Amino acid sequence: MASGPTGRPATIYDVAALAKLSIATVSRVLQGTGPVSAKARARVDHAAHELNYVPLRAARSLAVQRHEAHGLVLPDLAGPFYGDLLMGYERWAGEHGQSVILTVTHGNPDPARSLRDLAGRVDGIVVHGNALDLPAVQGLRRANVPVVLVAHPPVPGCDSVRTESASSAEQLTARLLDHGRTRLLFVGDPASSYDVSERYAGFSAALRARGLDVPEPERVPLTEEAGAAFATSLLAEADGARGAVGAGRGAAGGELRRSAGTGPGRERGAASERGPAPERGRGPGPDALVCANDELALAILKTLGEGGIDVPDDVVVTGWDDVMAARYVSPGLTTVRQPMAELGRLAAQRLAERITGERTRGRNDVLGTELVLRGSCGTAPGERQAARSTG
Amino acid sequence: MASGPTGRPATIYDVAALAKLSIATVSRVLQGTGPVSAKARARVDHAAHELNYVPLRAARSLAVQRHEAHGLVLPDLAGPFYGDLLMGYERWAGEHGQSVILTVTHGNPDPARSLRDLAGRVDGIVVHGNALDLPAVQGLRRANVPVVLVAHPPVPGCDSVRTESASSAEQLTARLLDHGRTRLLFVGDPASSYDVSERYAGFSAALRARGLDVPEPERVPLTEEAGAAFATSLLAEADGARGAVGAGRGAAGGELRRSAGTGPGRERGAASERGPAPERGRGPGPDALVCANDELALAILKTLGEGGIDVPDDVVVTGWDDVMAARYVSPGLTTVRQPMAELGRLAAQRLAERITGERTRGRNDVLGTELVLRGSCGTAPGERQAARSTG
DNA sequence: TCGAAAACTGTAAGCGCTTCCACTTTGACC
DNA sequence: GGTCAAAGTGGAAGCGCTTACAGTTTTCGA
Repeated sequence: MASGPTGRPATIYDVAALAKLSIATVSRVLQGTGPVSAKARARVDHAAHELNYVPLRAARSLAVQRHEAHGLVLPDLAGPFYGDLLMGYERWAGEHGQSVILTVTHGNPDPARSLRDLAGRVDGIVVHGNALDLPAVQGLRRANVPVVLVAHPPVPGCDSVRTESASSAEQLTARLLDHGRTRLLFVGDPASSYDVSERYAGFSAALRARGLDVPEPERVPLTEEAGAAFATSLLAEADGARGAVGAGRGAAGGELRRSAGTGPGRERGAASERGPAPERGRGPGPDALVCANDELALAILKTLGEGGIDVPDDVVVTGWDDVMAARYVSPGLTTVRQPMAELGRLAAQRLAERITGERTRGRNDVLGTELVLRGSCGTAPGERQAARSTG
Repeated sequence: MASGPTGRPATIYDVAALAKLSIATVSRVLQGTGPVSAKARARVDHAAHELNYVPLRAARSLAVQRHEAHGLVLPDLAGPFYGDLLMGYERWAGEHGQSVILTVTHGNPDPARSLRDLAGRVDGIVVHGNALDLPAVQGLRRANVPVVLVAHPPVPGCDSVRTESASSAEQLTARLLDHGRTRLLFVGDPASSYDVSERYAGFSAALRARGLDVPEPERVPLTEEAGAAFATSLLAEADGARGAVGAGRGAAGGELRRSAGTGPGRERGAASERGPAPERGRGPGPDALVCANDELALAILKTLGEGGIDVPDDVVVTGWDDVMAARYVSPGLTTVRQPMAELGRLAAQRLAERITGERTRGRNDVLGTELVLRGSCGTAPGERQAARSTG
């Protein structure tokens, strides 16, 4: 209500009129620019307060040719990572007087339109690698919009920030090998994101370093459902193999070893009704599952446990992300923690540098991750080890 | 690079010049307003594409006196709820051509400044109850900014949306009483948010309905650390009481009953070194802990388990929110699920209604929650029950 | 007390877009 | 072929703010 004289929001003219000063002086007071007398300042402050004056940012943006806002394009907001990323980003932005305009692409009816709209509102855009395809990013660059990529391989003309994946995955895998595991499987589709492909690359590298064959990844989505389904198929194969050895299903990865008398292991009749198992080579079943994320790993952990498979005795399982549940399940889930808030913070900073032009050379930062060892990988829980890498 | 002639981004004038048309026509083509010949349309589209033209939203906002953007003020982004809320919000906004500008207050160096800045960029603001105090909200209203409150008691002049809490908490509590629990405790500080105070109110109502005394809530923060500390203090009291009955500490809530031989229960010497236990009345320890959120409940569940207390046999524990970990711990955590995405969606919709003026009467919506029964409360897991309530 | 410099204030010209209004062209119909 | 309405187009006036520039006042040293 009590805003401008007409009921419409107060403008700088209203404030100037009430303060009996020019709009130039009002602007100077409000922005703290230029010399103003104490008296003028007081009158303006009073008038502005009286009128509940809120400066219209659009007018300022137009005049100063700057938005003082960053765009952030994320694929999604599920899981804790994006929230943490956003949090780190927002914090930095808030401290530096930048607004954050968020766009989520997954499920967006018209991402191109949203992106164009966003580009018209901000000084630069941070794009998560899973959110947009390369042409869209290049379109932004063509329109001269500063772009910082997150979790995306470097692209000329854009800065990028990401977390180290390959070498942590290699370390993790090496550790499993050290502890005597021989039949490792990578669970999760490397095509689903750059990060995952890096994790698979690290997994592969560790195996190759010992002259071992690198199995094809289990190309399943990175969801709990997919994890449960996959684990169920493993159980089914184990049962199938036990019931009728060499039953002739090409899908057989061989039976899981199941330690006698461990776990419930009853009422598993339903298992064989599940969908077909993924194609795998013959031979004994896996004794280690390196999962692309924690959702997958947790679902597998749980499903195997319910099926009477002991983790870590029969099979070890590892995840990625260190979600909260990872430390509450038992055995605790061995996983890799990524500094998501720091990643967000850094992305914001890099974008700001580009916007102000204080840096013109491209930068591609890589943040280190932390291996979090818990019971699910069979090594001493509580142990923890930093897997640093620099950018 | 290839934008406007000068290297600066292309404007509508550049497009008009290239298309050999007036800016009025360009605008009409781009906005799809007014009659335009097919030929003109084609020329404009071509020119705009050629120049990588991105309309400057600030200019449009200034001209049309509308931002087509919503502000969203959240306290934080920790935990899954805010992410889900934001997701529901963003989805709705994306579908309706509204941008979302996010502001996080917790840790913000100057919330008032951020809020004012936000108000100047958007057509209306959604505020989470934990993010801002009432005066700040009223300040927005005075400046004529449409406001929708989330998880906040109704305020005149604002719409509000929230989830039902009191009656679900009452149902949950009643269920524990039905199953023979007699020494219930509410864990979590009702002062920390409106929602929590409602949960305590429901808890109290259930007890009063049976003529039972209502214990003071355990006023601890809603964090894992606080949960662990609280559980540790319970364990310490149990040990203290067993070691030296009536040791004279006013803090004693009485010992927990500990079922013989259950769980590890060794190496608990450290427990007595922890901080002082909260003040509680004498008598036997609690046999049911109704926690204000899942973080608290999970930490308690785990700490008690490590201390040799059996959940649910010795003590039942319930949470609130149904975070992912709740379904992976064992026993599974009984909790209450809130439709966060739906809440976000509804908030966005209510705000839009206010902005367009299609509704002028205030609305205060309450969304129903769902009681999720799992092992930690001692009743049959897998059971689930809707606790609906209407707004 | 005077003059120059510093401090302060106001005028006015944009920033890039939308949209009212007036004008020109086109096309349908008699 | 002429008339009139509809379709298409352009000119120009803002939207609310910042900021160069110019004008006015104050300050301060001589």
